[in-house]
Amino acid sequence: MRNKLLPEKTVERLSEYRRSLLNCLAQGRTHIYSHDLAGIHNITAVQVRRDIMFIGYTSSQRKGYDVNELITVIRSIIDTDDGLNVAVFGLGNLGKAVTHYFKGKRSRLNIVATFDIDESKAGQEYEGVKCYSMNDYKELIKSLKISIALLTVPGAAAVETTTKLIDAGIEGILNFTTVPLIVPDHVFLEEYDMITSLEKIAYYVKANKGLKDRK
Amino acid sequence: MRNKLLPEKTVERLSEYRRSLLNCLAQGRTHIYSHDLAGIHNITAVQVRRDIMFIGYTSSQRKGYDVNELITVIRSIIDTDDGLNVAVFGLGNLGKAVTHYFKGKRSRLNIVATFDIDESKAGQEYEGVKCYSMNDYKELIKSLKISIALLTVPGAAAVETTTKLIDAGIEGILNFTTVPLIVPDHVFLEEYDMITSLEKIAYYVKANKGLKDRK
DNA sequence: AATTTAATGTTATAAATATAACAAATAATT
DNA sequence: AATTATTTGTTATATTTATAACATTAAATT
Repeated sequence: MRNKLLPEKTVERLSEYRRSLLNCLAQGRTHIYSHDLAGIHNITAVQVRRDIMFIGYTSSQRKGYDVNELITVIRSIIDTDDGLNVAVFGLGNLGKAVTHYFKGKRSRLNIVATFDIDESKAGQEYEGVKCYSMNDYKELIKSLKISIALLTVPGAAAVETTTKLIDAGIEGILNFTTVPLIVPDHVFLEEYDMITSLEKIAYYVKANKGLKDRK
Repeated sequence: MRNKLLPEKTVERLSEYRRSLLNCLAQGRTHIYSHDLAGIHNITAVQVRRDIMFIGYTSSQRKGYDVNELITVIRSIIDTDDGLNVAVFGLGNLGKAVTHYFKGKRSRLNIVATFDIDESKAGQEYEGVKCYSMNDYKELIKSLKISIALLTVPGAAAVETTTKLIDAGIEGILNFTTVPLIVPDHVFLEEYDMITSLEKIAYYVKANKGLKDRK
């Protein structure tokens, strides 16, 4: 088949569009213009149209996009038929927040387990998700078909945990730790680094303070 | 003065480099090569050198970069002399996790307050940071000189809260909600969207499953 | 039915970012 | 001291991403 991959930024925006579209749907809206979608996301209408061009969807021109149809197309791009299974590694403060956060959202991404080295947490449930001992990671990743890991362990454990996960066949990692990770090519790694995000804001806020210029 | 702003991606990496450099320092390392730093961050040595070129630092060539000096230069770029004050808006699960997370790190970014609409939380402390009623946001943002907001309120309150914050003079917002925000030009907004990050991973994991290609 | 209008779809261009190529510099070696 | 090896600093090129320009389409209007 050799489907050409979409640009990374387009994939990100599609995920964002879908959420807005679901909102529109909930409000009973059946059609939406590119400039409306653009307004919601603070980008240009051209950007929206270009993204939608990439996924090959065409509207019944002039009435805007059919909300329902567009959602369906985006779903076919991002989601798998049976969903992907996700697990949280490290059920500390952050791990709990992340678990809580996800349980609230409807999504094709199912949190099926949490893991912690603290044996006393094993067997307990949090937000309706069972917590397992980190010792059993290997069998459970296989048997529960976990393909994506949310890494919320303490920084000191990040590298070691990652090695284990990759060894067990994990295919994607969302790294919440501030430790830079090295992963093989077939594993998709996404950094989710609060400190960097904040320091970036700090840089531009500082710049703004100094010279009263625009970003 | 009209200092040219650095590329956004460079600012991000500088923040990351600094953390690695602080680690090196802690290990007693005095110099580091571009390719070492690159290895740690899984990027190319050229990228590192180019970033460092942007900030105008030059090493005593051939010995690599002086760790201490480089840290100092990065600090002068990102940090302000007296630091920037940060506050968490919405002390729910996520707000607590974020607060906890930051208190652990040494940084020029000081969490000086948390806010919540729940009056019963007001007056309490969490992680040594005082929680205030959201009613008092206006005076406190001024008196505590809060310039950056970490937005961890529920999605439904995101837009309204943002309006208030901007009105009160906030200069930077790190948006943890999944609600897209519109802010004026002089406010620096950074999206921190877990759902999008995860769905992006899902897309590439799915693509990898289908055709056994490389990303 | 012809015209106007306001939207999309697409090709062309610009800007931002990353990579490559290579000269300059300096420590180590002969 | 000359040579070699290795690393930086910088200019040139490629890739990715965003924007602009404009032809095309279909609803609305005359």
